[in-house]
Amino acid sequence: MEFTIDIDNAMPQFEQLIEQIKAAVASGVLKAGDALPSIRQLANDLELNSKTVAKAYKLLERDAVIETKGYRGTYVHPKAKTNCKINLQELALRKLSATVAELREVGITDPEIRNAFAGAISQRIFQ
Amino acid sequence: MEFTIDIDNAMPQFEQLIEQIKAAVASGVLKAGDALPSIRQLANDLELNSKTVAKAYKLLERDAVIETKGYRGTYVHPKAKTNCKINLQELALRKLSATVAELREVGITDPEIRNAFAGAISQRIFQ
DNA sequence: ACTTGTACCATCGGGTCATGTGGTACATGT
DNA sequence: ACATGTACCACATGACCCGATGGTACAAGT
Repeated sequence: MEFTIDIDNAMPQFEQLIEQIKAAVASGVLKAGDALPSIRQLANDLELNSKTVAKAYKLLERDAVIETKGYRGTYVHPKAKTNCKINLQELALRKLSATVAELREVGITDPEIRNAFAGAISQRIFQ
Repeated sequence: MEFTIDIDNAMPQFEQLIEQIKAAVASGVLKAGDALPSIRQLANDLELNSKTVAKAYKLLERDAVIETKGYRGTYVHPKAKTNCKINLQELALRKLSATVAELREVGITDPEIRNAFAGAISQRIFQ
């Protein structure tokens, strides 16, 4: 596994890492069950802060591309090959674009939409 | 008509004005067809910038609470009494809250939702 | 001439947020 | 002891946007 982070790239570092790991899974370089380097190890190799790598790992686990087994390390998820192509970001973009278009249709201005969005996302879940 | 703007109020000035005019319509102080002061006049009386008053008027017209007749001045909309109770902001909040809740349900993080929203609202309409 | 609403241009201050950095600490295991 | 992932705390930086201000200009009508 050879990952490279470009400091001058506009894309955030944790995102560059996510993309490269997903690409490695998609191309078959990483296969289901393969072990990944530990957070601190990878952070050291790439000269990144460990929090940055941890962030990438956490998002990759949410996408079911990798599996963290606590003290036993991190491994490629069994269904990684299919899951690495699912793009939740794009789903969010589609859903939100639809809602925004709907609101603009009624004549609501962009600042008002932004204001309402700020209110919507600041609402916390309590059950 | 006696409007007052509180500089120390957290609510934006143009919003304070909107609320007061809507309240005046709701309580019957302002009735359909009544003439409103001109933008520059009202700005002078309340010691506001004319752009601020213009902003309030523009939004009130979109909500069909007032009617601008160009050089002939601005008047209370015929159906103002019913329209002044419609709250587009609340509609936007409901719709967006629903979408946000839906996305959070899938595990999408708030920063990702914000990012997607920024992309959604930056898409312009072209037809 | 004067007023009406409206449309551009621009600037400034303040607020919120994402990213990345850093430190400390924990339970779970080897 | 040592490593694992994870959870807090905090700070600095830059970006983006809102609100409000100011100026200029226009067409339409009195």
